[in-house]
Amino acid sequence: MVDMSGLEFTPPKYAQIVRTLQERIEDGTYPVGEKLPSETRLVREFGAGRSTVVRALQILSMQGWIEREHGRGSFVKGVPHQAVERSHAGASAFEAPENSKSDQIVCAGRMSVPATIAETIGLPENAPAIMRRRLVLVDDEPSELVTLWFPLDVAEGTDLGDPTPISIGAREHIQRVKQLRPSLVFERLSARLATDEENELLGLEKGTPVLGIVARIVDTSGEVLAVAEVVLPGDLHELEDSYSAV
Amino acid sequence: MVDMSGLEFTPPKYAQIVRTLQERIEDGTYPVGEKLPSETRLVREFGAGRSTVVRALQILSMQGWIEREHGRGSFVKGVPHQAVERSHAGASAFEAPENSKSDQIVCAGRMSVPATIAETIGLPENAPAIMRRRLVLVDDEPSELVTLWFPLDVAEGTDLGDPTPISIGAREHIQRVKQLRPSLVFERLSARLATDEENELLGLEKGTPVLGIVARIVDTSGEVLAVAEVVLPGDLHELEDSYSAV
DNA sequence: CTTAGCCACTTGTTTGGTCAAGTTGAGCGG
DNA sequence: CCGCTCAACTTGACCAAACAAGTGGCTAAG
Repeated sequence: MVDMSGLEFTPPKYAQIVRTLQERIEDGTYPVGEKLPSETRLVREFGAGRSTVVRALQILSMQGWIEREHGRGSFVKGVPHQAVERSHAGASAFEAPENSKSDQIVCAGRMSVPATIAETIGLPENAPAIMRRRLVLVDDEPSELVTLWFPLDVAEGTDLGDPTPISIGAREHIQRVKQLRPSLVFERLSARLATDEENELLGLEKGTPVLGIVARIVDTSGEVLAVAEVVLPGDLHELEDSYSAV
Repeated sequence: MVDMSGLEFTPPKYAQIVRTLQERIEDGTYPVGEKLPSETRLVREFGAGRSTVVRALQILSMQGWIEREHGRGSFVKGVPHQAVERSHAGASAFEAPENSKSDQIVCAGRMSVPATIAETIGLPENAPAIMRRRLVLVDDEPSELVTLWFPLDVAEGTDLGDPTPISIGAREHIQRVKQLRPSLVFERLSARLATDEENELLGLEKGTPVLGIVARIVDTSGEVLAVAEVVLPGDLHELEDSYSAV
C-alpha cells in the first residue's frame, strides 16, 4: 500500500471552478461590475453539469465575490476582504504582559466593585472582586490606565491579586493556572470626562476628555472571566479600525 | 393581477431547514458536540430530496454551525459568533438614507476642506470639495452630527451638493449615478472636546466631551469616494462591539 | 487473540432533468 | 411615439439517481 508521492489530490470539480473564477476576478478578466458568463455558458466551458456550476457560483456568492440576480445574471462584486484590523483595546489589555519598565502597578488585590463595573461583571455593587490596575507609561509619561476586574472564583489560586508584574499577561496566567479559555469579548466605548482619580493618576488637567472602554471577557459557557476598563486620554490616543464596506 | 395581502413569502425549503436546525442548536435540542441526524433521516423528517438537505447542511457548515466528517456524520460546533455587531459608524453615515423627519440638512455644497479632513481625503488644505452636513434628530433633539466630504470628481453629476434630502443614502446614490462601489472603510476614533460650532449645532454646553469618528471610504482601486465625519456627544452615545477572543 | 474481509451506514460529488419566476428586447398594433 | 404581448434567456428551487469514499462493527479465518 504505497500510494507513494501520489499526492496528486485532485480537488473536486466545483472547487476548481471556484478557483478559476476567483483568479479571473483577481486578474481582471472579469472586471468588477461586469456580468459573468451565464450558467449555461460555464457549463459548456467547464464540461460540468449545471448543478455543479451553480454550486460553485453559490460558494462565490456566499464568500462575497459575486452577486447573483434572478433573471439577470451573476455580477462581479470584487475581491472580498475579511482580514481586517481592529483596535480590540479590551482584549489587548487582558492579553498584554506586564513589564516593569513600561508598566506601573498602581494597586492589586481585593476590592469592592464600583457601580460602573458591577453590571458588566455580573456582581452586585460593592461585592468583593480582585482588581488589578496598572498605568502604562510611554517615555516615562503616563499614557493609559488599565484596570482589570476578576470574579473571586476566577482569581482564586492565581497571582492576579499580587502587585508583582505578571510577565506573561493575565490571559496566559488564567489559562495556565485555571484552564479557563476566553472565547468572546464584548466592548463598550464612549467619550467622557476623566474622573478626579484618573486625572491624578494620568497627570491630566480637569476637564480633559478621555476615551473610556469597558470590555467583558467571557468563556464559551458565557461565564465572565474578567472585565477590562481602559482609559485613554483623548489627546494622546486614536483608535483605528478598518473593515469591508460590504 | 394583484396578489394583495399575499405577502406570505414562503422561504425556500433549504432555508427553512437551515433555520430549523439553527434553532435546535440554539435551544439545545442538538447539544454542542453531538451528532446530527444523518442526511437520510433529515430527508425523511423534512420530506425533501437529499440535495436539498445537503445544501442546508453545507450552508450551516460554511457558517460555522456544524462540522461535517466524511463517513461519520455532521457534528454541532455551536452558535457562530461571526455575525458580530460592529458599530461601523462611518459606514452607516455613508449608507444611511436621509429622512426629512429625523434628519436636518445643515448645509450642502462646495466648500474648502478643513485641516482635519484634508489629509484623510487626500487633498491639500482649503482645496474645494463637496460637503454635506446633517444633524440627526432623536425625539426632535439633536443627537449626532454627520458630515460627508466628497472629492469633486466623485460628486460631479450627482445631487450630493443639493440641500434636499437624498432618500436612498449617499452610497446608493453614488453607486447608481456614477457606478462607483465602496470597498473598504478606514476609521479613526478619538475622544475630544466639541468645537464651538459643534456645540452650537448639537446644543451642547462648552466643555462637553464628544466621540469624533473620521472614516475614509475607498473603492477597490484605493480611490477615496468619501470621508465621513461623525460627532457623537459622549453623554448620549456608546459604541458597542463584540469579537472572538481567539 | 489478531486480522482480514465483508457489510451497513455515512458523507462527498456529479449528473441531468423539471418547473418556477424575473429580465430583456424584438415585434406589432394602436 | 407609446404601450402591449410574447419568446428567449436568465437565475432559483428542487428532485431522483448514481457512484465514490470514509467509518465502524461484525464475523470468520489464521
